[in-house]
Amino acid sequence: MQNNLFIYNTLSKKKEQFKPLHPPFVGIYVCGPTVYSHAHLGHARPAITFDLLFRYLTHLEYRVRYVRNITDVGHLENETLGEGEDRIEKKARQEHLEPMEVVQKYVNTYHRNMDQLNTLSPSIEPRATGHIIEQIELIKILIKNGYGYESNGSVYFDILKYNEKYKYGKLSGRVLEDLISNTRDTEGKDEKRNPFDFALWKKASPEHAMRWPSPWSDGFPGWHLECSAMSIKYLGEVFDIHGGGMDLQFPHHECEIAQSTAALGKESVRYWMHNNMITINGQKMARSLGNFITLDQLFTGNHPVLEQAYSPMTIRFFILQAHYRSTVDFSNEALQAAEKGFLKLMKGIESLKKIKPSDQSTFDIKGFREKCYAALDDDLNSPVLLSHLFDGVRFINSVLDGSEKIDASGLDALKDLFNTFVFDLLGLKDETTGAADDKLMDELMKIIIDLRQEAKNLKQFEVSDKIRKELNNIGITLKDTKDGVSDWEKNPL
RNA sequence: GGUCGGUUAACCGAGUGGCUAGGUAGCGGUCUGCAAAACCGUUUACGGCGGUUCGAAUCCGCCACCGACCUCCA
Repeated sequence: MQNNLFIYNTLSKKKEQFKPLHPPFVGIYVCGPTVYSHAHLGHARPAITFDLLFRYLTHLEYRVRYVRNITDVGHLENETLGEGEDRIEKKARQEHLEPMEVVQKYVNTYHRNMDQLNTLSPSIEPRATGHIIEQIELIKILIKNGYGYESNGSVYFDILKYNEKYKYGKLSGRVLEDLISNTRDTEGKDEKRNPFDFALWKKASPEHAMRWPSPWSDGFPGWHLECSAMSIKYLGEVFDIHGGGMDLQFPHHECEIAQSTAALGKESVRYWMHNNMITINGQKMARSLGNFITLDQLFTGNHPVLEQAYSPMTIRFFILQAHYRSTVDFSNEALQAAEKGFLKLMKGIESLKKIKPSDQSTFDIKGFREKCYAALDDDLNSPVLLSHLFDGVRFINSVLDGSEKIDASGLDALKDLFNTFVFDLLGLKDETTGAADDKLMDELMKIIIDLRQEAKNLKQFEVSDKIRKELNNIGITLKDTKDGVSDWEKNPL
């Protein structure tokens, strides 16, 4: 169980070699969605980033437990101020649904979209509402340790107390004194001792539907608490990797660190990984800017900023073509380029089947393998991996052109490498409908191609060109080859 | 205002102190009856100004701009 994987740890701001705490086991916790509306483009990024990590660690023969939560309670509209309505409760009220109906509806679409993007299911997908007891127990510990205090039926985390012994803000580079001095309104307008204290438990107002009994009040848990409680439950007090979007660094992950550290007396997470954000035409994606795109809209093209539909694999390829710690900008131009590049990659792999091995090889298969692994080992550098794979595609095409050669064992190895890296690790898949598997279609095309060949032999090019043009109109491309035998393929949608 | 990250050729997007990233688009060529595909070649790349260095797009400083989160204001 050896690895050469380096990952960028947000905590140290450096690439560090990944050494699991208890090999061969690896524990990963990733912040999942709050299920109060459709999954959007922003959800695709962490899902694909950590899917790649999950696939790679599994490929390295680790036994990976990948936990990704579903937030179905406690995420308020204005989390920092601890004000505003619970997002799910609000949606339920607007749509006249039970909160759990809202949750079910959007969990379902989230799962469907994640399947479309070909992300593997996490090992465990725990929900906050399923772990109320664990959260209450964690609050009790925090109160006992002196870091939680009750106020009018709610319980808050005492940031100042925590900061005396530990350092609040180390993940996001914030200094508590600065945060406080930047806040002018510290008057006792609410139940907190300090405006940066965050809720562990909120007392529910009489009309609030989502409520559970607790020693302090009928209420509901604070947003940050679920991740601490569930990661401890399923991955242990100390675990390997915690992932999520960069936007969650502050305050969410900072609060998680504070809770877990205060409860356990030690650091819980060894490697923090954060994926960067997505922009659309250079702007951040926001409902107010009118460029908020759900995954369903993207896959159907049903949105004003979209010139066409983009397939799930086009999106996956596009996201993988950028490094996960860079922002990635969505535009029609960029997506169309990605679509073509992705098809080129798929066609190249398909072409592998046509290669006839020679008795010699002009390809350095060992060097190729090493470069591919080195790319992933370098903080999951998928764009560099893809650039190597495209070099491989050019080689494949050159073999078919006769300018390069590969022997039988090299060919097997090359096929194996493409399978491993493209399908198993990058998680891409061929989306073209299986034209070659359709017997009847094959027979029909053979007849048409034969007839066209006869026309060509008689130099009746108007006829042969017409056949080719008409076929192209219904989505079939004919390709004439040197030896006179025409090939055909279905056009991608 | 605070913290962090970024500014690379037509577009997207990697990267290293000196060696062609890659994809898409354009241009020229090979092949072809013509196409398509493929292959080969190609287009003022590294925000600005200083500094370190034999040598910097890559390190340091300053400036400009962009983004994220937070704050403020609405």
